Amino acid sequence: MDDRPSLRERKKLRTRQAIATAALRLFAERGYEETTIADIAAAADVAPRTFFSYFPSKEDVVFAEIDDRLAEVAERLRRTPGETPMETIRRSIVDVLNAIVTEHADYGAVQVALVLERPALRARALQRMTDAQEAIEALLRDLCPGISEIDAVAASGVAIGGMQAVVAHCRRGGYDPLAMRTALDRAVDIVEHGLVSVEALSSPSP
Amino acid sequence: MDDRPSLRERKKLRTRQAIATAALRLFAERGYEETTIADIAAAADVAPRTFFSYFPSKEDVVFAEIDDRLAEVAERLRRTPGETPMETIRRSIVDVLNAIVTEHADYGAVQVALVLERPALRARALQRMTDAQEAIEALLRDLCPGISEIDAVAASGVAIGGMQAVVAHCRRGGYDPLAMRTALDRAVDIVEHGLVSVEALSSPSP
DNA sequence: GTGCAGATTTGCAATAGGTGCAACTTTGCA
DNA sequence: TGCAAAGTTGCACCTATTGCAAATCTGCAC
Repeated sequence: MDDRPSLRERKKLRTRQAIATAALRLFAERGYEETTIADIAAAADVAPRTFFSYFPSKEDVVFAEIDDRLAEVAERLRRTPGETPMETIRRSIVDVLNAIVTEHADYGAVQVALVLERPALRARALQRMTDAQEAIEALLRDLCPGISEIDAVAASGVAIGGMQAVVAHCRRGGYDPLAMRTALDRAVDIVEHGLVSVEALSSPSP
Repeated sequence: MDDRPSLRERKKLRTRQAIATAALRLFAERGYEETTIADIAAAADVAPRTFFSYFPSKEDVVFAEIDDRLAEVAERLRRTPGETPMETIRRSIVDVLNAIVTEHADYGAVQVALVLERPALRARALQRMTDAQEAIEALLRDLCPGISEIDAVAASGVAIGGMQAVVAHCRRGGYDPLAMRTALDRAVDIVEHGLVSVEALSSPSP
């Protein structure tokens, strides 16, 4: 008796969806700063004031979809089989990146990509990333009760850093599936075995 | 004949300093969002409009000092002796963190620390961090002409991730010099040798 | 020194994000 | 059906940020 949202809930969800969809569409059509809250509200057929009872700020609406998907990933991670923490981390990285890829497939790379160019949104995206980092750290502490704080924090930091790198790389490369896969594998490798595994870093020096 | 700023330059610098100092002081006294541009301008004895000809936004003024110091670090890094890229990376991490520590010593941990709690500022700080990441990546490509894009991007990502982790850790721990040093060493180690060097991650699994 | 050209500062008006509040409407439930 | 809780809306306001043009100041030449 938990899986049947009341009329109220459903309606609320629908409104939220309407706002998010309208916003994303307008952002894609005219651009982020060129779209006002008033525009979004009008397109979603609600009062401008109502926008703020669904999203705390204009920026947040952009991440509505992604957040939903990340929540799923987190859920999946919570139910860890009998794997080692290292495997869990690796899986989480792959999962998150797949979530991002799926996101792109759904909404079209253009929208999200363009949006990520806006400084304000970029900043927000990064904010989300540290939030994710803290989540990973918590997960880690949970999986390895004896781990030291610095180890937990550094491990999650390195993992997130690697992920971010892959995303950045893919953004530049146009999200080619094969290239993304390759980049992902390589990055996970570096995260696992450290910079020493990058030969280029140890030999030449102009 | 490059080290003698004209009257104009000096005055400009003084005004910039006045604005920055006034802003930081007010932020520390009443808090970030409790301080308006008008307040800052009044305290620095300039017109509100003038604020924006020195800093593009309210957020930027917070990072004025830190940016100056990071610029110094970058300058130092450019003149690389005959070390391997790996050593350069390690050195850059240590340098940047030392810059942050110095910053704290100068302006008082309270100000910067409190300021970093504000979501808007946190986001901006992260933005700076990716900017730094791109700088590191460029440096890397410069030092290792043959390095693949993904390697360069992943290596810089991992390095920045580690740094961020240390900063986060120190923030929580109150910036104890000894603890910071320990954390730093450990983090650099993880960055260099990867997560596999964290034993806790490979053994137990609840 | 005097004066001009270019750089700075400033006031004014306007746009837009975001918040508090109180009135109005809809929904859940007895 | 009828009330209380939840959701929606209009309104007034605060503040950041920007464009514009007038008012000042500084560097440099004569």
